[in-house]
Amino acid sequence: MRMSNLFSKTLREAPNGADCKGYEYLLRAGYIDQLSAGIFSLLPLGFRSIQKISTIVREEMNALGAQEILMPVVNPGDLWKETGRFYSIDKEMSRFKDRKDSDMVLAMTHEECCTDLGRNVIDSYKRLPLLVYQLQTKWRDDPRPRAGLIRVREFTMKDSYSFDKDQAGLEKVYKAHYDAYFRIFKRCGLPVIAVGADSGMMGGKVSHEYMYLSPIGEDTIIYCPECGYTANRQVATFQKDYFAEEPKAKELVSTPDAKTIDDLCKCLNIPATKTAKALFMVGTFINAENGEETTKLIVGIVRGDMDIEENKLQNAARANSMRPAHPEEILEAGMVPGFGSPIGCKEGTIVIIDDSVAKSNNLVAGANKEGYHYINTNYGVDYNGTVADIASAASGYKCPTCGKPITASKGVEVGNIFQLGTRYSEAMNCYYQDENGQRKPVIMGSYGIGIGRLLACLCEEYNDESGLKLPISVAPYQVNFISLIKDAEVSDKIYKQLEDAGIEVLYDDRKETAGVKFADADLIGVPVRITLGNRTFKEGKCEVKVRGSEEEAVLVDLENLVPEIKALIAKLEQRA
RNA sequence: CGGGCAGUAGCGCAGGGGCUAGCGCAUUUGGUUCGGGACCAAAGGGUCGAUGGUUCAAAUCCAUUCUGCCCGACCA
Repeated sequence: MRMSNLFSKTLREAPNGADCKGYEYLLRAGYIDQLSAGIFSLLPLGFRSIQKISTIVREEMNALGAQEILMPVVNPGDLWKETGRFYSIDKEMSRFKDRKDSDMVLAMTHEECCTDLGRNVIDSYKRLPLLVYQLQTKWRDDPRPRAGLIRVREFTMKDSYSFDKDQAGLEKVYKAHYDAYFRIFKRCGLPVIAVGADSGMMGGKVSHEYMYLSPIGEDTIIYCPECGYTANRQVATFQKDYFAEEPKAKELVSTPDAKTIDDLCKCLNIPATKTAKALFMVGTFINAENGEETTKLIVGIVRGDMDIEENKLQNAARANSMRPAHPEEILEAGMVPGFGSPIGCKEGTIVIIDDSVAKSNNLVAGANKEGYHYINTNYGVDYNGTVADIASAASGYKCPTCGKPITASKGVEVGNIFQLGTRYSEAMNCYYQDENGQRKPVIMGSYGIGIGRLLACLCEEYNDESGLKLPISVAPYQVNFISLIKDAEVSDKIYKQLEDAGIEVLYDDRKETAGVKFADADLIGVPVRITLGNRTFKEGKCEVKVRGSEEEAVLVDLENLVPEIKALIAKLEQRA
């Protein structure tokens, strides 16, 4: 590709709003262009990188025996009504009516569509297992896109769907994906860890997320350096200490102005472990049959030395969504913010008690009376509710498997795998007949990788003060050939030789000064840079340098250029 | 959906009731340079986000609205 003809240009300054390095360079180097919030065009350079990543993904998926298909972005609403997700998913899914006034949706994932395909094809156990995948556009109307390609509304996802006759089959294909994903990220050059995760709106039980650890990430990952336990904080567990003792009768005490646990501990001169704190949320519950919404107040209780993990609370309460409660709503349910507890709360309130509270005794809790708390409150005696783990894991807590201290760090989710089980096949009547003629729901799994997000993470991982330095496996070109000599015929000829040898060359044939060409080369970050300058050209040589490498440029005889470059490319490819 | 900031040339910004709306970079032309974002000279490029209002006069003041960004809520 001649740079004089490249459909993009480099920017000297970062466009306003480029908040992280990778994003800034993607814009400045001309890989991508923003059209609207969370909506981007891929320019030739960005598109080439995306194609490289896509090829790697396809190769690994094909190696699993997965068959590539393509499902539509526009789905009939009726399909999504079958699983209830037409109602249970909020504004994140965009809907419209077609000319016949039928509900239509923009698919934000393809379980429904793929299950429909499955039920058309699968009749007998003899047809199973099956595995299909696609690389397709997804639209998710995220309320807050940010950080360039990290969190967008329109994006390309590799999603695969497995159909099995039994759990053993699902586990096999799940494990195959688990390993294949590591190979994909490895080949792209992205360091990731797999963590146990919440299955969220997907349903199902087992799921893992692939996390790129980075401060720009929005997820918090808990891990144990000792035994390797990892989990998203949304589901991470830890060992809790309990303080069981002989229950005593509760007693009202005056605690003026003690609205926080800190205040309360100072006021009564007790440790936080002797207190129970409440979090008030309003949950929305959607009837999957007809889409009817009801709201209920949810009270989460955790011991004062911990925090509540809202995701765990929402799951325990079986709410579709949740928001903080307004003070009036809390008062309405018979509780007092700042001095709140489920003691004497109104019927119909959902009370979720963390096991740290249920298994400890004589805790101080709010009296639901301004300025007062009870001492010696006990679960089962003074109040009731559902006991669950709703505490948030934090740095320094004890690992659930080995007991050593865990740590927390930020990460970006670049892939996830779900064991869906029969959530979709049952709802959508995707059944098969087994060897005994029994009708059984197909066991499914779904597996996703965000392709654009993967590129964004790579750009975050591979950059320096002058620009990008992507691994050769995903860089848009292998070689950036910079000509500084007057004689265009000579450099054109070298360019042709390289191209003819099957090397992917970005040829800087522009009438620009050396400085501009070098700066742009650094910014775009093509791995191998060949410079043909007057000084070395007189000696029949050119200069070869690897982007981002500490090593000095080496001089290569022009006659040997093609084999030398091929060898260098092979070496760089090997390194990955 | 709450809180904050911003929309003026391709990009980054200045101007803040009054005359022809500026600057840097980018672009075009001519010349000089020619291995790390060159120099000189000339030139082109604007519905000042949109709508409505106040005024003799609006990029500037007021109202409404749209869009983008940041923080939160939310989210694979």
